[in-house]
This record gives sequence, structure tokens and C-alpha cells, in this order.
Amino acid sequence: MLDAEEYSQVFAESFSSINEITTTKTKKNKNKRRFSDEQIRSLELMFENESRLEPPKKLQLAKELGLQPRQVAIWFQNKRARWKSKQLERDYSILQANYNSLTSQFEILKKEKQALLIQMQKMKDMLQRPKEESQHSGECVAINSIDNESENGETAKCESNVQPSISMERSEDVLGVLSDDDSAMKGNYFGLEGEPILINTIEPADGGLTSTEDWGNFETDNLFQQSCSSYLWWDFWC
DNA sequence: GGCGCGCGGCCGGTTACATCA
DNA sequence: ATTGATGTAACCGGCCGCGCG
Repeated sequence: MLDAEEYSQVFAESFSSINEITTTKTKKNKNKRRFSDEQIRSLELMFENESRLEPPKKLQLAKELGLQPRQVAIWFQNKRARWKSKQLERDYSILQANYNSLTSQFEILKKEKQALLIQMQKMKDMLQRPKEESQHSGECVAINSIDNESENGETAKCESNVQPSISMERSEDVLGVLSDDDSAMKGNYFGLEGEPILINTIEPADGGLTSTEDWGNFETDNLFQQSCSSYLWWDFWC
């Protein structure tokens, strides 16, 4: 804090050197004069080394620059505030870039998911067709035989109530999960579920997960491998 | 050891002024 | 010459840590 003696010293100096004072007035006695370029350079240089000044250094710097210690202290306070404000802007830009990157990645994933759903539907139809034909003709369907053999250890009999291991009911469950709202999937893929881990997902805008280059190398096989270990609805593929 | 008190420093916000387009 | 925007030195009030009695 500025004591009375220091205050009086500041004002005495300010009012005595009229040529350096642009204006002197106001009820708050604000006597502003901008620091010289040389003073600013020295202050900036010191700030780069340490954003907080030890009292002895503050006194020394003030003496060297012909300023009051109080002025140096205030300059550092203001500088820290300005730096913090700038830093916030930088952080915001990075976050925004990462968000945009994640959004585009998610859109790609969504399209891929749609393509997979269509593919799955086609396969489902392919499975359904032979079953219907067998019901009409009374013949066994090869796929049913294979499945029953693998489960029961013996050749399956041609019974209409025998269900394939890949049941349509289950497939529909799978589809049900898949066609559920995107937010669940989004959360699982991007770690948005539960406690926010925003900081952990942040990557530099020029690299890491968020880079389009990496995304270009993204392989769905890896996705399936990862998913198989944690998502039951991918059992179908495993 | 816990407490109140004064002091000094910092911070967020604000004011008043300088500068520039 | 005037004016609005921007930058900044200085200030204010509140908070916190520290030393001391």
C-alpha cells in the first residue's frame, strides 16, 4: 500500500514537473502522463522474466526508470490484468477451433453410422429372405444349420421354431440402440457423458485427434475393435 | 495454540485521460 | 474541429496472507 509519505512524494513530483504533465485536475487528482517508450521497454522486459516483482527489484527498477515504486507496482498489476484478458481470448479461440473440429468429426461419424445402418438393413433383408423361402418350401436354410451346429454341437433339425443365433429380434434391438438419439453415441465417443472432461479432450488446434489429417486416417475397423470390448450391441460384429 | 488487529499486496472493476482514425 | 473508439495510468474496495502482541 501507498503510505502518506509516498503519496505526498508522488504528488509533489507530479505537480512540480509541469512540463511532463499533460493535464492536472479532477477530484481524484489523476495526473496522467504516459510512460516513455524506453520505460515501457524495460517494464515489458522485466515482465517477460517475471510477472510479479519482488519488492527489492521493484525499488531498483523504479529507481532505474525514474518512476515511483507505486507506479511500477500499478504498471505490473495492470499488465497482469491485460495479459490475463489476452490469454482468455487466446484460450477461447483454441476452444472454439477444437469445438468446430469435433463438430465436423461428429457429423462424419453420423454419416458413417447411417451408412452402416443401411448396410445392416440390407443384410437383415438378405437373412430374412431365405427364411421365408424355407418356410414355403419346407427346406432347411443353410445358415440356420450352421448356427445350430455351432451352438448345439450337432446338426440342426428342420424345425420351424428353431431360431437362428442371429435373431431378428436381437438385430432389431441393435437397430434400436443404433437409431437412438445421437447424443448417447456422441457422449460415448467424445467422453461427454457424466462428469465433463472438456480439458482432457482439448487438443492443440494444429494436431492430435482434432486434426483433419488424423481424421483422414481414421479407420472404422479400429472403431469396431474398440467398440466390441465395451458395447454389447456390437456383439453382432465381433 | 487460538484470537484479533494492522499492514501490505493482489485482483477485478472503474475512472479519467491521451491518442488516433 | 469534432467525435467515438481504444489504450492505459491510476484509483477503489474487497480479500488474503503474514507477523505481532
